[in-house]
Amino acid sequence: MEYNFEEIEKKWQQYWREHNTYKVEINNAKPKYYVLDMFPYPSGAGLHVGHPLGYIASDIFARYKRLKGFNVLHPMGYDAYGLPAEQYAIQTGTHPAVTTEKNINRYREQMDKIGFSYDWNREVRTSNPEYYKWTQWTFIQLFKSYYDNTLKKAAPIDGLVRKFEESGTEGLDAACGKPLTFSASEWKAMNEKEQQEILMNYRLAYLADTMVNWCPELGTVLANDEVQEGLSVRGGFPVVRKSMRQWSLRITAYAERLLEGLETIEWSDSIKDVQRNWIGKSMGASMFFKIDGSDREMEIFTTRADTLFGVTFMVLAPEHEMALEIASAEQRKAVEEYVTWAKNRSERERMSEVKKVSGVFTGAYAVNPFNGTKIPIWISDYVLMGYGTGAIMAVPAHDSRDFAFARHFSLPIIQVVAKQGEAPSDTSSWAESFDAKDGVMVNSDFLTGLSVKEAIERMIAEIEKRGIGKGKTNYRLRDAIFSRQRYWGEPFPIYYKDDMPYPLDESLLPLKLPNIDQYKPTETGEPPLARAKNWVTVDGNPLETNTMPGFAGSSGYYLRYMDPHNDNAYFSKEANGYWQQVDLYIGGAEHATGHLIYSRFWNKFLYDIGLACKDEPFKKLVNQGMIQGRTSFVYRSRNDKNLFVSKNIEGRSADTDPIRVDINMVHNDILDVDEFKQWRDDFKDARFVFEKDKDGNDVYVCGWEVEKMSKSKYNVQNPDDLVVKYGADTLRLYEMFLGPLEQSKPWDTQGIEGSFRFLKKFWKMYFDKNGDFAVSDEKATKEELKVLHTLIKKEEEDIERISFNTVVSAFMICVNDLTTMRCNKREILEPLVIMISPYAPHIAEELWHLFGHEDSVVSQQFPKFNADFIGDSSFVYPVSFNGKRRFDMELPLDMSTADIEKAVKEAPETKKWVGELNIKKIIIVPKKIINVVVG
RNA sequence: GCCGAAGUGGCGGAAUAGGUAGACGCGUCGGUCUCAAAAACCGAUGAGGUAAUGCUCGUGCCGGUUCGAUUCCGGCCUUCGGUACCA
Repeated sequence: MEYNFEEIEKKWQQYWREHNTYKVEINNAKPKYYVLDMFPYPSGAGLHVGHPLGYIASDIFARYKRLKGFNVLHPMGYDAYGLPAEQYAIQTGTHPAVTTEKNINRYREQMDKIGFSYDWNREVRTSNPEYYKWTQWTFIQLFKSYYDNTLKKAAPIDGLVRKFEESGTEGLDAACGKPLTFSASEWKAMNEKEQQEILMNYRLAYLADTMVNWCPELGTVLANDEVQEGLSVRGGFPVVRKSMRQWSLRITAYAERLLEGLETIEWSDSIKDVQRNWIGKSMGASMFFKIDGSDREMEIFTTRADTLFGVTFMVLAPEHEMALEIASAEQRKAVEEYVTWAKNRSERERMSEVKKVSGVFTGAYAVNPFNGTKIPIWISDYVLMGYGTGAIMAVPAHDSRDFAFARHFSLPIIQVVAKQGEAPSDTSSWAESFDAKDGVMVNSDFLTGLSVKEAIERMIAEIEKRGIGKGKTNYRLRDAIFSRQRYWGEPFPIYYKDDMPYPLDESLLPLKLPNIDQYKPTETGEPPLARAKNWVTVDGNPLETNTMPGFAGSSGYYLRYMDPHNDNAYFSKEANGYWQQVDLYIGGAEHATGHLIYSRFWNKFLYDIGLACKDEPFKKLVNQGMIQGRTSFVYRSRNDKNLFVSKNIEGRSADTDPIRVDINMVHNDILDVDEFKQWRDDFKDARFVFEKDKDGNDVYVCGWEVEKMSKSKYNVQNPDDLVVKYGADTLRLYEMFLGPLEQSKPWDTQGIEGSFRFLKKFWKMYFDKNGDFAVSDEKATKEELKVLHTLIKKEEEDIERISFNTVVSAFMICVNDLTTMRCNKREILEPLVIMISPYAPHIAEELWHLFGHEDSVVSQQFPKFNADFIGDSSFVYPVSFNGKRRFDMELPLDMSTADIEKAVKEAPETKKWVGELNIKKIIIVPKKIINVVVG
């Protein structure tokens, strides 16, 4: 019987569907394992071969864990809210739900063909009301909570209200927008609106005027991780900074815990580093400088308190509230002009001109509290309002940005740190500042002679002693802006009364997304939801017209899978107690500063309010690499637009330009010239300069390059085509065989033949010459058992460390060996079916049933490894002399070191090679090598 | 600039704890079968040298540790990814 993958795969996919083979329930008798893929946004383009890579890996792992006796939760769903469907809606009027539904169906169809073992009963879609009910519910909980820095966790805002009533802000340490101080009686004297405004300063979901990334083209604000190099990640449109009243999540309250949590999870060092940098913890001091001739003070933040005697000027950010206030009369106009100019620059302009120094003197001076020096205060946009206090003390000798500024405006530069063992030098001859934190203090009064590290500590202590500041930790992490001026997202469960936001009663959830007739913002610039009719509560209070961002729905979806149909709770205590957290999470590294941080925050909050039983959502994370395209090129003559020169023609590169061609017209780097001529109109008169292949035929050879897989580069490989041609099992095997999961690698369709051949060979082992299923019940030989158990060991070890490519190799070796031995014994071939089932589930299921079994291979046990079968009684050691000359020596494995030494000394080869030289020592590495050192 | 990852045949890659570098696959070359082709199977395949070999060189470059280094250490180079006036 031929290996008819088409028939086999159809048959078993249907069987699995009909038998609900992958449905999973809580089973306290079994240990659980939770394997999760990052759910996809269903785009219109469908899947290319890069997308299923991670899904195949997680599927293999899930299937393997099932065979190992685990109760495996392996769900899938869709991140269904997103910009492309909305933009399509604006252009065509098609409701985003319709587009999304269509795309989801296409995704599902493609995924089903690959034979995944998802429990589709647990599917979630972020745009379903049954799902987003809980997104909205979580938002309300965030709104009703604040972060208690003393307890280091979230707490109910009601408790804060009681605290204010009793003692005001006295002794309060809570995360907030800006520090406030008031007494209990002051609190009680406030009206409702004033109190609400105060509380807003503490809520974990809060409304505030914030500088946001505004994208005029998209008509919406964007979070920091949705902006790259001043352009929107989606669409690539310019982004400007703008102050707007927006919802934010106080993720900064969790900065320290997000940092600490990284120590407890099994993620790669590189992704942990990305998150550490994004959180950007820096320890230093905040301190106040008096302003000369005024009773005002300016607060600055510095990590280099040690350099205080090297301060020669101060800088305020242009947006700093003091910027205009302190300007002297004669400088006032210049300051105003500068501030206006700085405000109107787009984010991109600002970035592209990073190296250009600009700024203006305010005319005011600050006083150095340690030596009384008057220090000019400047304004410059190299100081950012969003970090620290928006004001700095500038030490040009030891900070490269301050240095550039000082040089540009001819400000003095004072050295206060010198390299170990070097005398201070004349700063006017310096080409750059000395930023390093290793050195000795000079010119610094009581700090002189100390190391930088010591000086920082000493200075902070001194600052605190004098009451002019204190040690402080700053984080680069910003609060997450949570509103979007879009239609296709979760509505906020918020209404307004007296202009203040209030949460809807939880019984009113979900607050469903209303239908509207147009999807673009209103003429007055309000969000699309402002077009909705009756977008008010029953009392007529207006509802929030913003919607939530993409990351809202994806921040807690992994929890919902545990109990997806629960209408009374996000998930039950029982379900969460059983499934706990994701054991293995597979997905792209591009979410490092977005989804993977928001989810951790979301989860920590749910943990704080007693809902989630684990503090971290994803125990182990694996980032699959990108599959890049292998683009093919033809070379067009510059002089003759219709002439194409084959790659290896001499002198070709001098006067041709490479042009991308569709990889489907290129086989083995040989161009199908007829297809090429028909491909595009401007190529229909193409002529070619061919080269000769080995048989002397004229061929056109294409060049190639590795690039990102994309439609516009004509290098997209569609998985469906491969499934049709080779079957899903071959595709699965080949995607894994391509290389290490975490590594980016180019797609090469040619190599898939190897995996296909392997499966055909594998299949053949089970059939005789006549094509009948034929396995013998004869006892397996020692050799055959050795081959089998070597594979069991390899597969177990390598799967656990997510090294699937080497397992596939091991399968190939195993099948080659068994084929050579003409092994057709049940004792070997039956376990093999179980072992290959995670990788090639269809063929495994077919063979399993041919063995006469009624049940699915899915419910089997992974074969037990037995070391006795591979443990030889002897081992062949290479014996080398000074690492050079060598001979092989077969010795029993249980031989003692002393006996091995003796045997080596007495070997005739040793006598021959060593001659009259002395043996200095003999190094024995068990099962590896014996090294004889002579001299 | 800073942080991270990686550099091994014609190509993808292997070497899991410092121990015979190049497993496995693709491609290429040669062969078997066939009227022929496909499929399948067998053999060769890092470079150089040799009648032949357990010979010489060889894991980005330079140096170090070691009997022995793709692996560890120091210094460079290149590529990719992240991030960027973060004080």
